[in-house]
Amino acid sequence: MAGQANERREIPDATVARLPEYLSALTALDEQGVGSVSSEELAALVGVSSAKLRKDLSHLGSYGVRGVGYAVDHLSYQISRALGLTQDWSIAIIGMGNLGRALAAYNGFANRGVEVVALLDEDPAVIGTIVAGLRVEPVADLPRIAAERGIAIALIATPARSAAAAAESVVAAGITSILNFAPVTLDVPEEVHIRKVDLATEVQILAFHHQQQRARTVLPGLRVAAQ
Amino acid sequence: MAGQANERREIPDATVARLPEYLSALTALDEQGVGSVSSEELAALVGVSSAKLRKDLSHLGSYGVRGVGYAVDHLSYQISRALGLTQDWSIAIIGMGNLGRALAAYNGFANRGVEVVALLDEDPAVIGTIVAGLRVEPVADLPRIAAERGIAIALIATPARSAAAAAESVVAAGITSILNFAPVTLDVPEEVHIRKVDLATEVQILAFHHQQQRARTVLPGLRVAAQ
DNA sequence: AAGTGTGAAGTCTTTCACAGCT
DNA sequence: AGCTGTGAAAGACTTCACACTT
Repeated sequence: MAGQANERREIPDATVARLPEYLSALTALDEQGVGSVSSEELAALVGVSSAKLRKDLSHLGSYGVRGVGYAVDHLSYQISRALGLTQDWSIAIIGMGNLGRALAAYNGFANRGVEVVALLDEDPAVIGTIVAGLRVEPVADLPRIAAERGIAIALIATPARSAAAAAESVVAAGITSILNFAPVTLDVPEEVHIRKVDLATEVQILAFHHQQQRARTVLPGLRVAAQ
Repeated sequence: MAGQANERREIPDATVARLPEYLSALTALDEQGVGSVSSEELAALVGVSSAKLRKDLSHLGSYGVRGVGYAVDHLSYQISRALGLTQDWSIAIIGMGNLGRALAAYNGFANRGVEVVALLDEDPAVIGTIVAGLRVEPVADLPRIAAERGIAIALIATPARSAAAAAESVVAAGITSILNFAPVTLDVPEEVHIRKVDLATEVQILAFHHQQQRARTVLPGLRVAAQ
């Protein structure tokens, strides 16, 4: 009579980072009317090994059926619940340049537990314009807006030079989760959670692997001269 | 008399993923006229521990001076070289929607070893228009364009439904590195290197941590009722 | 005196391989 | 008969702490 299952285990970070991928694949399966999947099938859709998938899911509880697989709808629900997506999260986007506007218009968010409820900029020429159906508001109003609309997460999409100030406003407004698109490291209090997405970084990582592969296939076992 | 240093060690993936951050911080220091940094200082700028930084750099070789630190310009050069950025990389962006246009206009690439040399779309209404100074070309021409301009990396910024087809074109054009912004898993031959950037995934990871933190501070030691 | 470079220890993550359930 | 859930082994990454160099 223990009520809910192994809920109290800590979920490893590496697992948390993959749960959204599983959820997205499950949603697609559900839309195709698929009712049940094996770990093997789901893992293939996401591009991980089935052992890893099963280990990941085991941290949420025991929601599969041995000999059969997982019920798509039930597993979706359990992952959503683990991620905290049974409620919607309100987010704000700061910086209405090209990237900010693209993020505002991005509709990969809808149906994924996330709603954009505020767009902010500090440029008077941009404030008051309508982007993706929302009126752009001044960054200075963030404390009031964050409180009124229950904003949990801020996306910083400003140019690099304004990002630190934007982060300061966000923190001052009491928001403790930031997704940073500006190519700078933000210095925030340690209770604030930051994730960073940097295009140049991603491309450089690809460039590294590209170069390695080239070195391996074009010059197998050859020493390259010093530069 | 061993010629170049510990060049032949494999660089761990985790290290490679951080090298661009170090490089970016070093570039900023260089612009400020700083000539030398300690591991402690550089690590603080990037937000990692100094031990991790030193271990990372040790995989490239021994480019510091004991008791002193690292010469900013020399270390920048060595990291650039390790990443393969002593040459510029040409990239193509596929999909000229909001996100694709934002990426095309993004100038965090310039000065970071990366140049956008082609913009592609399949919509006749978009082909031929000018975006960020480049003419949008048909995806069908990718094989020719890739060969002519030496494209090494493709960014896929199409809607989810067109991403698989875009990936197929990219692979058919002989490009072996992809940065995927569409919220789907791409199925490609194993010699093709893929990295994925998914906004909804990033936000969901933040939401998870947000929720955890809330649970810890608001209800310490309390059991939450089953839903 | 200061700060790098690195073995060794500790932690986290993945993979293996199979017992156990349906 | 088939597929999950999981201990145990292997591997990757991080942190420690100090010998070594300037």
